Amino acid sequence: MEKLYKEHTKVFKALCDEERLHILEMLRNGEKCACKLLENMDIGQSSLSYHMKILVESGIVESRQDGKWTYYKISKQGSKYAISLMRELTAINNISEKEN
Amino acid sequence: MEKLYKEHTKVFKALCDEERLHILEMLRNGEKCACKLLENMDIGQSSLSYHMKILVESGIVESRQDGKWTYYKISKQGSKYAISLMRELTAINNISEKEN
DNA sequence: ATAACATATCTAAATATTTCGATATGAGGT
DNA sequence: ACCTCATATCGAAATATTTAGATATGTTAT
Repeated sequence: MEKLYKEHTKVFKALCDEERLHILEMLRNGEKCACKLLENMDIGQSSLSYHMKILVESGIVESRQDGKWTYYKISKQGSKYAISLMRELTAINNISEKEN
Repeated sequence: MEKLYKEHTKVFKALCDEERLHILEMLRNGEKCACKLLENMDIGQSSLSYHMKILVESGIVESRQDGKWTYYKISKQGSKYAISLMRELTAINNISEKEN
């Protein structure tokens, strides 16, 4: 399997869990610290941490440390990349199609 | 968990498996029947069938029966929806951000 | 009707993801 | 230094996804 495929799945894996979509929805309204996110969810602290790691590693979310708090927000650059990746992977290649 | 979340994860689940990204890449060059896809992959027939079901149910791929063959192609409408969903889920809501 | 073929579905096993509780780390406050 | 708080990491269990082989379905050709 081509090496890029695995890299690409990371971006989409970030979005294929219901809890992570919930987190993302909260972050659409601005930067939040982990404790604030946790308040609005029905999961344990370690689970939230696990999800945040996946979101950050996908590039769609970025984190910032401030003392003992970790703040998270949606990354504009990361989202842009995710959107363009989605566009690219589903784009029909008209040149090859003619040769088919 | 909100009902829409599960619906939304379906779209992204389609894209978070390496084999399915490989299939999608082949389909970018035009409609193909299952047997043709299978030729270029290193998986069994039932596994391909499983992946195609997930891709079709996500809306990103559409299928068409022709005699004993099943042809698959990327759905323009489905891809458009997937892209707009990705855009929506990562869009920063500036109105609420001010109120934060 | 039967045989050959393409694909779908079923079942069980293999593998990956997610969850929880316990513990570790690291920052601030006393 | 010690305590407390916020978050991260670890390990095991629970759950979900993926795979392969066997079988079922439906189509075409004889």
